[in-house]
Formats: sequence, C-alpha cells, structure tokens
Amino acid sequence: MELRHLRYFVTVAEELHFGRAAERLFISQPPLSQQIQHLEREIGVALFLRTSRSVQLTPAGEVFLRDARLILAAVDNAVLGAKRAARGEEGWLGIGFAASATYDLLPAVLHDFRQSYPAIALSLVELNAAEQAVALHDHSIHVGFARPPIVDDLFVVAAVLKEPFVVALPATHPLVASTAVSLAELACEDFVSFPERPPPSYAQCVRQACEMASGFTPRVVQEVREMQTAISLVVAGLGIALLPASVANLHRAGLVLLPLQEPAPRTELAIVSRRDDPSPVLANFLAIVQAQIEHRERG
Amino acid sequence: MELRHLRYFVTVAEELHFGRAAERLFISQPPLSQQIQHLEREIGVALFLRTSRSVQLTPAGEVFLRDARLILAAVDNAVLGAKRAARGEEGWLGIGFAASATYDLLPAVLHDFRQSYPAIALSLVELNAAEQAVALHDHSIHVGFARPPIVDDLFVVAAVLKEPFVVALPATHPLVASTAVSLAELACEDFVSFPERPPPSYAQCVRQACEMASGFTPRVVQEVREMQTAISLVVAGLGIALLPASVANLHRAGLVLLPLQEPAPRTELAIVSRRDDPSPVLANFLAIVQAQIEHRERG
DNA sequence: TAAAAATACTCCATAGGTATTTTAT
DNA sequence: ATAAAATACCTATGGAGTATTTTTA
Repeated sequence: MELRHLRYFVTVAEELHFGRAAERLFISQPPLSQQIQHLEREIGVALFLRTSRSVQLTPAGEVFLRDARLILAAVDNAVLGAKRAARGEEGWLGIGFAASATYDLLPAVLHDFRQSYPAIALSLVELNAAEQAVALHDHSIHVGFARPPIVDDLFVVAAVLKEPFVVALPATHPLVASTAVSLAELACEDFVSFPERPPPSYAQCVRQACEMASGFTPRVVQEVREMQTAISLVVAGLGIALLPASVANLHRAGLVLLPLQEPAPRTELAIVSRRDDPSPVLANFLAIVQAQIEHRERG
Repeated sequence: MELRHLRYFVTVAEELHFGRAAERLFISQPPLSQQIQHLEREIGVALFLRTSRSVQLTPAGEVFLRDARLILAAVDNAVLGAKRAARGEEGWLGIGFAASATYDLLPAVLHDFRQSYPAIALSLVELNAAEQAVALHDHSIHVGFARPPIVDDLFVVAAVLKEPFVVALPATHPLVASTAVSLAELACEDFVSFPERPPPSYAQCVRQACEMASGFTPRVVQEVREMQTAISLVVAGLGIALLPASVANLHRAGLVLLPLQEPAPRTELAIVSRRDDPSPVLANFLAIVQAQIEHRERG
C-alpha cells in the first residue's frame, strides 16, 4: 500500500463518484477505479458498494476513511515537524552542569531559551566535568557547563563567565567586620571544599588560586559535593569556603559572604559541546547563551 | 511522498548503513540512496549526515523517524481496523426505540451485544415509529424498535415480541381484588394513553384491542409520551392504562398490574432496518436479537 | 437509454538493477 | 587501500491514458 491509495480513497469517499474524484485528482477515471480495487484487494475488504448509479462507503470503508484522513494529516505534520526540527524549534537538548556551575547564568539562559523555543524538551543533569565529557561522547547530552581546562579535540569550549570568588564565613568569624578579605588572611583557616578528582574541578581552581596568589595550600577539613552543603557546614562553623560569586543568590541566616581584595583571582566557567554536533537546537542554545553574556557585559 | 519513502527511511535509520538497509529491503543500494534523496528533497530537509564511513541521523531525521514509525504503525492499524469493521467488530450502531418499546428485551439485547462486540459504539435514541422511518432513511440510525404495521419496501421488518397487555390500576381501584380482568370490564373506565399520531403507534394497538375484543373505544382522559408518566398518573387516580407486560419491571407503590383474561389480545414489537444496509454490525446485532428471542422461547 | 463503473489495451514514467566513480578514513 | 555512498545509465514494472463494454436505475 502507498499513500497514493489513501489519497485516492479519501477523494472518492468525499465525492462518492469515481469520475468527479478522478477529475479532482487530475487523473482519468479508469486508473482510479483500478487503484481502489488494488487497495481493496490488498486489505481484503470492500471499501465501497458501487452500482452504476451510486457509490457508497461500506462500514469498513467508513472506519478506514477516518484512519486514512488521520494518516494523511500525520504525514503533513511529520513534514512540518522535520522542518521545525531543522530550524531547531523542535526536538530535545541535553544539558550537563557541574554542581559548582553558576546559580545565576544558567537559570537566566534556561528562561530565555524556554521563551524562544517552547517546544524543545530540556533534559538537565548534574555531572562533573569528566562525566560531561563521557555524556557528550555518547550523545546523552548536547552541551555541558564546566570549569576549564577541558582538552579534547572533539569538543568546542567557550568561556562564558569569569567570576570572582567570595569568602563564605560564619557570622561569628572575626573577619566579618572587613569589607574585603585578602587571600593571605585565609592561609591558616580550615576550608570546606569540593572533590578535586577527577580533574578539571572547581576545587582545583580554589587550590590554584591560593597557591598562585599567596603561596599557601588550603587545609581542607571537609569535602562535599553540593554548594548548599558547603554553606551549611560553614554556617555550622566547620570552616570557611571560597565560592563562586554567583552563589550570592543562596543567602542564608548565619552566613556572611565577603569579596576578595583586588586584584583577586577569578574562576572561569566554560560551555562545552561536540564540534561535530550539527544540531540546530544546540546552535540556538549557544546563541541564547551568547546573547545572555553580552546582555550582562553591557548591563 | 509515498509510504515507500517512509519504509526505506525507517530501515536506513535503523541500520545507519545504506548497503545493509538495502539488503533488508530486498533492493540494491543505489535506488535506496536515490529514494532517500528524493524524500529529503521533497521535505526540504537533510535527514541523514553521510560520509563514506558513517551515516547518522540529523536532529530533523530523529524527529521524522518518530513520526514515520507512528505513521507506518497507523497504516497497519487502519488495515486491521477495516478488517474488524468488515467483521462487524468495530464501528457504530444507531438504535431507535419507541417510548413504549420493551423495558425488558432491549436491555437484555444491549447487554448481550456489548458482551460480544465491546468495540462497537452504540447510539440509542428514543423515536416514535415515524421518526424511526426518517432516521433509517437518512442513515442516522441502523435499526429501530417499533409497533407494527410498518410498510415501506426499503425496510425489513421482523416481529420480535408478542406481549400480552397488563391493566395498570391504582391500588384503590375496585378491580384490584381480581386475579385477571376482561377488557369488557374496562369499557366505562377513564384511560391514560399515548399519542395515536403519527401511526403506527402503541395507542392504536390499545384502541384496536378494545374495539376488536369488546366493541368499545377507550375514553382517553390524558395523553402522555412516557410509560413512567402514565404510571404516575394511574397511581394518582386519573385513570387506568393498558400497558405492555414488560413494564412489570417498573413496579411502583400504589400501582397494581393485572393480566387480561385469556384469550387476550397482544401487542407486537418489531425490529426494523434497511433492506440495503450491508453493515455487518447490523447483521451481528440482528443475530444477537434473534438469539435472545430464541433463548426466551426455550427458557 | 443514459450515466457511470469496469474492462482491455497501450504507453511511458520511474522504481529498481548494474556498472562505475567519488570520497573519506 | 578500502569501504561505502553517489552517480550514470539501462531495464521493466505498473501507473495512467484511451477506447470500449457492462451494468442498472
């Protein structure tokens, strides 16, 4: 069976007259009769009751007519869907993000993207940089947000953000009176930090920042995975933490966030995707990210 | 576009290899490549990204693959549906029934029919005999239950029931002490009855029964459309009524139903359908009715 | 008898086959 | 160098056209 049979059948069912139906289909009447016969023979059921004076649908024909119309509409719809998908307006986008990834840029980007492409299904999954690389490889995500350095020729990496650090202190800490803290002042503090392995990781950024700027290695008393947990431990007095500035959104009673004295090291966030990913959805997403970044740099 | 294109596309999408896909489709590779190209040209979108070493779906191809599979499944399903409809297992059946039609046979028939053909949509509508004739003519029902005589060459009429009358009396009526009543005893009673026009009607049956058996014409003090209403008026003491015996199911406080003395006239119920209706659903329904009748005659 | 569907045949467009070329790894 | 898709060209199936017959209202 071919769509031709369905198109012909629907037209005959609408006209209930082979001659007029053939006219509408821009073919002559005999081949139309034949095609309908082929169709009936193939499905093994009479669809029309014909006399030389009248054509009417059989009950099977009525049922088949409904289905045939749905199928033809589904075909048109599939073509439109493919076109929409080619424009990146339909489909899905898998996004991986590190636990340390911005609590500020990502929500804004997601909001903008939803606004522009409401029909795209978004799949968000928290992954560290190494997991993101694997997920990009096996196509389970299209894009990842992670801390550089990310080195893989399969990927394109674009820096999206250079955030200053903030020092997270419990409200009881002697430094809370300061307006800005220098890294050197933190050399003897206990640190709450994050897993360094596998690299690249945010914890690495923190350690390198301390080593480069002030020559000390932070003494980590507690390792956690989530920003939220780190803050809880700081509030509980287990230590202090260096966090990306965007966590300012996560204010909490008993928590004080102080900026570092300039010139302060910064932590970078990058967006990673496959160089060979042709997805227009991805292209649209990257464009939205770019627009959001530019908007921030201007505003 | 033809279903061939969809079948070929789905196979290539499954194999991601034109050569193997062609093998599975029992054609050679070049025409397969061509058909996919035609498809892509027609919908104006690339569905595959090919190199000489690899074939992969574009995002548009992924979306189109889902739709193409649904369409091909819908086609198979439409064929099965038509076959089921031809066997009278799918479709709909419009049933008209007179207000006086049995409160006994019809529910039993509907129950049996539902049991055997659960996928048939039933459309029940209360119509008098004249309205049923119109509805049968314009195909808004397939079958009607009405009182004979029904004379129209377009129709086949089959008697399904010959019911005795029962006399409906208020509990306060002097005759309630009797075990059976003769029609002659009712000559001077006030009657609650039903519209005689348009014929044929149940009210005609009642009048003719009285005239033939006892030579009187019942004095109708109130005309109603529904059996339920007639019973209410009888209970309220406005008069008596001759009802078909099947209303015994509609018992009510203050209502007494008495049989007529034999030989008593009977009222017939017939089932009417179009002689030219080829519907296997109708055929199945008539068979169920027949089976129910035979079951009653035996039981 | 007339309108309309079916049949008989003819033709050609195009699906599909074979041979070969191109391309990317 | 090789595997695989694309291209070129040929063949033949079957869809569509024309002429005619059959059917029934």
